[in-house]
Amino acid sequence: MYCQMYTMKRTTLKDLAKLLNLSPSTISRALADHPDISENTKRRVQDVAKGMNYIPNLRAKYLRTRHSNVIALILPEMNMFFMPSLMNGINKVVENKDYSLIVLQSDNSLWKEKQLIQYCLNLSVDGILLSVSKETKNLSHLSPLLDNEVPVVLLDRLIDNDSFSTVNIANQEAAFKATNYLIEKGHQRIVGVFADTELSISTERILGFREAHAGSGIALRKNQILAIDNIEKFDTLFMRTLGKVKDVTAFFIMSDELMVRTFRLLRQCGYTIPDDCSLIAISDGEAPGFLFPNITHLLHSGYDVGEKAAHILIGLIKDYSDTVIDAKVKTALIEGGSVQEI
Amino acid sequence: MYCQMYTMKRTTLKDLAKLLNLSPSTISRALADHPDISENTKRRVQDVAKGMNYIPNLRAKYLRTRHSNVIALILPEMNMFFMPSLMNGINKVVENKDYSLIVLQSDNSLWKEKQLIQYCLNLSVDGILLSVSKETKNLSHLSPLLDNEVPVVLLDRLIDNDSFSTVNIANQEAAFKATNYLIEKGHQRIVGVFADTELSISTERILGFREAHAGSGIALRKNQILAIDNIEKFDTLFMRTLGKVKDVTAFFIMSDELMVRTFRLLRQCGYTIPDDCSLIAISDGEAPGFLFPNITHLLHSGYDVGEKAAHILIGLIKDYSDTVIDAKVKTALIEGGSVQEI
DNA sequence: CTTTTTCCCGCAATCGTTTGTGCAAACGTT
DNA sequence: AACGTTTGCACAAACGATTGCGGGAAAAAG
Repeated sequence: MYCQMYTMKRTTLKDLAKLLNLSPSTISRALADHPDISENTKRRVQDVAKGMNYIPNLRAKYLRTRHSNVIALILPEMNMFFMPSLMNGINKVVENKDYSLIVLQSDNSLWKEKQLIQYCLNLSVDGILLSVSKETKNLSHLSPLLDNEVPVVLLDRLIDNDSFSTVNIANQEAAFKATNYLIEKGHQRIVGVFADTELSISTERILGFREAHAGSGIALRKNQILAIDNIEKFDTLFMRTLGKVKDVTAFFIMSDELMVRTFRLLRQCGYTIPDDCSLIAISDGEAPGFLFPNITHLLHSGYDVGEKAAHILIGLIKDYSDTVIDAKVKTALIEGGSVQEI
Repeated sequence: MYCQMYTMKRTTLKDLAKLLNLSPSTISRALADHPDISENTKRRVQDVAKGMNYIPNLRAKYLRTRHSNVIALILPEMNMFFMPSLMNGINKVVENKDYSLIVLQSDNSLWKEKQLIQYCLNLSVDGILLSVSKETKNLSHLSPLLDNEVPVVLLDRLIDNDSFSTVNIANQEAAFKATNYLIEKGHQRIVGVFADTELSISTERILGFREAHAGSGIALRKNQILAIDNIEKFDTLFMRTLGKVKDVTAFFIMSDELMVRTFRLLRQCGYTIPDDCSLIAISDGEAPGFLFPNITHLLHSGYDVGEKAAHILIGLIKDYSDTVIDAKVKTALIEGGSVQEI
């Protein structure tokens, strides 16, 4: 409990001060290029600092200046299709603003999400990027963050609210456009493949799917909406739907993860795409290129989401204000070869 | 430059001390359950702490105790196939040891890798997990870490050395086993698809590929080894090889990224797998399941690599010693339907 | 009742920085 | 020569915790 780890002593400001017969404050200012210090001593100090291999201790600095320059990213899970590009986007802005990013996983547990938020407070991170867990139904557990004025931006998996800024895509619109695209190509019987309806991204996309049908006056039968609450059950659930719905000519798929699985299963059943049935998806853009034919999709750039969210967050950090921003990143239709006109 | 951000004042130990008419030291000990403090005051202190919503400042604590409880992960890039599972593995051990992970990207630039290492020193991270950049040919830039006694574990993309611990798979052996598997199934003309030969993982796997051929007395023609130095050129390079090498019956593919591309291109060219040609890969295990037929592969668990590396690193941190450990994680052959006996 | 021990707690230094203020010397101005 | 102004640096107090040491009072021992 009270163990003391061995750590080497590095050279500090004080060491340099002693060596140069100057005060620590002078050293500090010299290194920071403060106008109060003569060019002459600045040079001397900088030379000695280099010679002694001086390493400024950022943590001490940040303690003094009362910020940490770290922002936390809390993720419900490590999805291979979305998270890498999301992190790329975040990292790009974070690094050139001299922040660093710590990555935390809630494993889709609300309890753990709370723990992590507490942990962030302890670490005094300057801001939090949060994609909520599947279990998270409201944002009451974020009130400590509000109290302590640590800025939060919700992204991707989020809950609508008016206290926190958010970044995501226009889910409903994307689903609407995708579905409409199929309808315009003459498809009348479309199966929509969705993730767990606990997720708002699922329900919103379902809404868009429905809306497109309603708008075109096409009736939607019960089994045309397939919600996969657990990815393990994908094959079973998908096959059951396939058995129940007749005359399916196309699939709308709400995510990459579901897309690759759908594609695989259809191929396994002997379907040829797009001859036997058409496919359209909402995708981060990588996976559609791995398949043949390339999957037509609405590009949902994780990179852009991350970039945007990080930007907003850092803005909130720099000048703390109560303005909440709700940003939507555009989706673009990328045509592949997976949709056939009929 | 000398701006001062606004940050709210949180309740500190001193505040509690004042409130309770006790000294800060007593508060500190009470909260830490120190035996010197009576049960009575401990309760009082803890109650007030809770009531005042006291948030201990870990950074101040770590400044005093001279460690940071953060470890850095430096990655050359954010590969969607490997990094998520790697990070999962790392996170699992890191979080239950109460460390946090900051993720840094070198973008395959040696210069940036150096910068990041310097940055890690400034942040005084307790340890570093490093997967080196493509440009990194030796480990001389790590000597500051040696000097400052910050433990490092190299993983996945690494350079053999005797100063730093390493974790990766038995690359050569994995390639050997995979190739041998094909040979045993009767394949005589196999094309090996590799990444940039700047990477040691590529050259090692090429070695295994060669070894298997040599061991079976099968001559290897020039174009049977395809090295893709830039993923953008995949299609071009692959097609060229396909044109030059005749009688190819199987492909050995060294990574997921190349696997999906190979699969796609073969399908595009009208090949049916495994009827027209067989495929075997080294893979993290996710992607093979997305394809039909499932790709037979040597499972290279990024999760295990991450877990192992994190374990070793934290071991090194806890009791700093000069022991270097070189761990290899096992690969296992997972049979899919992509290899046909001929 | 005195001495020793035990039990609790406070004092003050410390971690490595930053920064407001003070102050001497050098300079420039009538 | 007397008086402001700069210039260039030092002092010391923070930031929010931990921890070795010391000491007073109560309890135990003699």
